[in-house]
Amino acid sequence: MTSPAPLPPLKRSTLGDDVYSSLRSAVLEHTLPPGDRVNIDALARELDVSPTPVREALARLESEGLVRKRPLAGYTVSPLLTRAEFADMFDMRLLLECAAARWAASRATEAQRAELVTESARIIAPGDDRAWHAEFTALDAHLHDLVAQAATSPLLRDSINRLHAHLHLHRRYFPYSQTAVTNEEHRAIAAAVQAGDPDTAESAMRLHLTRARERHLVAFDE
Amino acid sequence: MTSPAPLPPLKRSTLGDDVYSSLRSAVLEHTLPPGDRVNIDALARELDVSPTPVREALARLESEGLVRKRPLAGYTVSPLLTRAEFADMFDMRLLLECAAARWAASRATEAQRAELVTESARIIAPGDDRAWHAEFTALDAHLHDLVAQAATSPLLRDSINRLHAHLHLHRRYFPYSQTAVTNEEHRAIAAAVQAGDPDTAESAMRLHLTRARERHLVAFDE
DNA sequence: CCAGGAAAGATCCTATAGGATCTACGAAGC
DNA sequence: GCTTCGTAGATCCTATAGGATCTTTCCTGG
Repeated sequence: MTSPAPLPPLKRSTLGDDVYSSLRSAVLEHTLPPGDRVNIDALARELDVSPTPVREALARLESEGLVRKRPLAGYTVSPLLTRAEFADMFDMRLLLECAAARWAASRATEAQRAELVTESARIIAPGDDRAWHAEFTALDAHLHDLVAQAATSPLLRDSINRLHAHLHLHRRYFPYSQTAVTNEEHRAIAAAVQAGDPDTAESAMRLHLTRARERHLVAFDE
Repeated sequence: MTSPAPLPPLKRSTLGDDVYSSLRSAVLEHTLPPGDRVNIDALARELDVSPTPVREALARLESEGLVRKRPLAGYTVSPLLTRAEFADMFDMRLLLECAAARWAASRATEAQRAELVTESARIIAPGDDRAWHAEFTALDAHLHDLVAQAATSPLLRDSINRLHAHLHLHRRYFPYSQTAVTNEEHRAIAAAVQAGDPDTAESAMRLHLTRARERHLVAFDE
């Protein structure tokens, strides 16, 4: 009698993987600023590895759209989204995340519903500094991932996560502060998923994303 | 007075990019069979390059899900989809491609609409051999990409193309032969896009995909 | 002062070599 | 006969070196 999966999946890793994680974080946190050129040798020295695994990590990041490659001229960090690209991203979010909310409401496990409710009830102690904003952003990303995960569709979750990488990139430049409203919208989504009501969950998500789009779009009017 | 983009974007490429294209084709055409181990050195010799660019290409393919990596133990070609994964993929196709059809109907240029109609009217001379089936599959992929492109959303098109890679992988193993019906469904979609009717375009796509799913799913009942 | 061109420097890309790890095969023990 | 262990071979991963390309700077000419 063998147990299904009692052992953690055993996470070994190669240098290339570690460099990948490090670089991905650096891009998302703007340690590597958008638009900047990426010097492979300099990065290798900085991380104390050879250029080979750095190059491998960059190849993966390019496939995710976080960096861009110009043959024989090196990599650059992807620039911030234009207004049109940002609008396109929110069209996609509306498409994917509304479906995720719907499916989560009908397919999530009890544990997933409970966690969603718990996490959406968390309140980040309000403040006005950078650290607080980073924490709030992280919570938001976590909540949306919980919904994507609860939808029980690996492909959907993966697609949503790709979008959120670019959203995160944008957010660090243009923070907004209406967090109270955002929290309320999150709780509405969680409640609908908890209740197992697909229609309500979807419309709650749609309302949330529509408003979020408006909150973000003002950043382009300057 | 500067012209918008009269010059082709100048396609230089590095060895890593060429290896990537070659390997991608090899995986999609099952020259590298699903599930098989990928010997980096052997591939390098086969392509007459060093292992370095091969490794870079594999890193990108892994990000697309076409190969899988086990640290310190090499890469394997992704296995064929299970029934559950296949069903998930079609759920995603319904979500993404129906939206693509809708947007294409309202946003496509005249040239795009015309090309869609023209291409959907093409008839692949019927036969029963492998070459004919490959040609039919290629046409189908091309048509769906035309719709995705006409939707004028780079993110949506990219997501759809990722799905189609896995669809293509599956198709080569389980061909089906009801091409006459498929052609008819394609023409219905094209007509709706041409007419600029989003609702009809979406429902035509939905009907097409729903039927296609049924045509494919029988492959799992053996 | 500005445009055009050439050379020097920096950077990228690929190949090769060596250490580390995994896999497969065969022998020893129960 | 089956399991366990150890070794040999194959394979992977990383570092380094050198050729090729791009970028920047400086100089010349107008």
